[in-house]
Amino acid sequence: MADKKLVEAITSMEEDFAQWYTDVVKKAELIDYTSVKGCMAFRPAGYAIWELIQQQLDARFKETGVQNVYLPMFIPESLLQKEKDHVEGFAPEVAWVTYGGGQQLQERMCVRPTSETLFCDYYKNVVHSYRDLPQLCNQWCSVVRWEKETRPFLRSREFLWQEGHTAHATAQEAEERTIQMLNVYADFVEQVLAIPVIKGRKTDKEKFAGATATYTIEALMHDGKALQSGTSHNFGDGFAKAFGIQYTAKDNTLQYVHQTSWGMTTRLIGAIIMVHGDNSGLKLPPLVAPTQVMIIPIQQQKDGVLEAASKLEAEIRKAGIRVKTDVSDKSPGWKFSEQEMRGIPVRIEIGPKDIEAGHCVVCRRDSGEKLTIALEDVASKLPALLAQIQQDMFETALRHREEHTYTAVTMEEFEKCFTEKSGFVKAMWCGEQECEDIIKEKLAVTSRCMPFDEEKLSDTCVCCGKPAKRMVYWGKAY
RNA sequence: CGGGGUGUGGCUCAGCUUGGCUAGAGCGCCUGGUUUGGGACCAGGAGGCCGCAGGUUCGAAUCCUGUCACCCCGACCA
Repeated sequence: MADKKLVEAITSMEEDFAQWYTDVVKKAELIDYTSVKGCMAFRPAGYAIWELIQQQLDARFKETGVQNVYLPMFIPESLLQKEKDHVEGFAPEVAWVTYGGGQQLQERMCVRPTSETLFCDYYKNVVHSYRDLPQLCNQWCSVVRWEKETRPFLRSREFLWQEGHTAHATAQEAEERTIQMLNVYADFVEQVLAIPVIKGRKTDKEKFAGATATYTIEALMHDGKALQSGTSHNFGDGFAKAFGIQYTAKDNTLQYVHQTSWGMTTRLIGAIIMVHGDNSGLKLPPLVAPTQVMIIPIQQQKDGVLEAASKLEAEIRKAGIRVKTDVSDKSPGWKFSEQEMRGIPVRIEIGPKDIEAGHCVVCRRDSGEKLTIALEDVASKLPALLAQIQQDMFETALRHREEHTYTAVTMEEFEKCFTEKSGFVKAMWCGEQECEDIIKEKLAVTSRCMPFDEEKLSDTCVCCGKPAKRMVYWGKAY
């Protein structure tokens, strides 16, 4: 009976993964559609996750010396056009503002799709001496890219993100910062979001418009598709030359700065859904769960039940845990399903029988495991339990990725991997874009990255058979 | 932008093929009561000019034309 209702509420992921995803997003009340095509309303439950991501990521940035700033949301066309590769990459998907105050503008402006050009414009003005370097800035904002097809969190026309932009005296420093931030991202995604990632470098075909090198963290979703979860770019001195960002070095020579940028977006919320979620709904890692523990009173109209729940809630809150009690007049069964749908990591059931026995029932969202714990021990035991859930969720996701990562030496094996299974496929590559094109054409598969942890699987390219240069993770991407 | 699909109370849909009285159902919502350890039950109630604009007709949710929006699958992207 209960199962039947659940199936009606959320399409099972085996039946239709895309529909399952949409159902979870809606049923967990993370977002709502709006009258603006491709732009979504973040509901409280969804925005609260983003706030937790922001807080914890921001703290990590600051530990590395980064400061927050805010730059305009409009970019004059002339500014956008200064760096050739960059404008070619973004021009097709920008939105233009041509009117202001009822008059046509002298020069049209785009709504920022990313802010490299504005940061360059800014650094040009504030960097004069080697003493002004490095510049380590980040901004939290939204950007607009006029996507043709949109999906909640994964691809929307306006999305929230952070973009870090740094300027350095030397190429080496810039490269070090690029890698440093990639490591910050990888650590954050694994530790806080409990999502294992592959760190590596993008091929030239896949790198960012205007970058000399793009590094990425790639995660595997439950349906076997890959999701680029964060990128860090080294720009070398290309933008500096296009924008004239120069400083006087110690030896009194004029030098160009070397720049980086790095970003992560609300797409991460999509990753959380698709990595951890199940057919009962969302499953939030405790560190990004706006509510970590939901207390559900049973027979709450009976004397003493709400009082006991309230006392327990106070004790748990004192232990530094985000806790709520569901005192609505829904039935307990309803509340259980609701808590599961919303991904709350721990549920506590407390009713007359428990109170009499001096304990309560603690249920884990990740495993479904039920524990009976003495009331006076709950608050002190929960932090460790939440940490265990966080750890176990990471392990489960890691196991899933390992079980869906394959190795191919020949093209036949490679094709078989993508036609019969889904996941990451490790294979050798000659380094030529032609082979990437052929593979994409044939299988709709792209190179995800050249991992830092490289293995030598064979001597020849999986596609053309010529001598191989790199090992590449391949996959179907979101 | 190519292919496919859908627009009818808040949600999911039926009705359309073969035009005809006052447009239906389930869920949700509101009120009262009984309930409460895995989506409770009874009774009553509110809520829709059928996406929009034309056309055909005595008469259109239903037929025709146009248009808009959304969803799914591709190409592009975080």
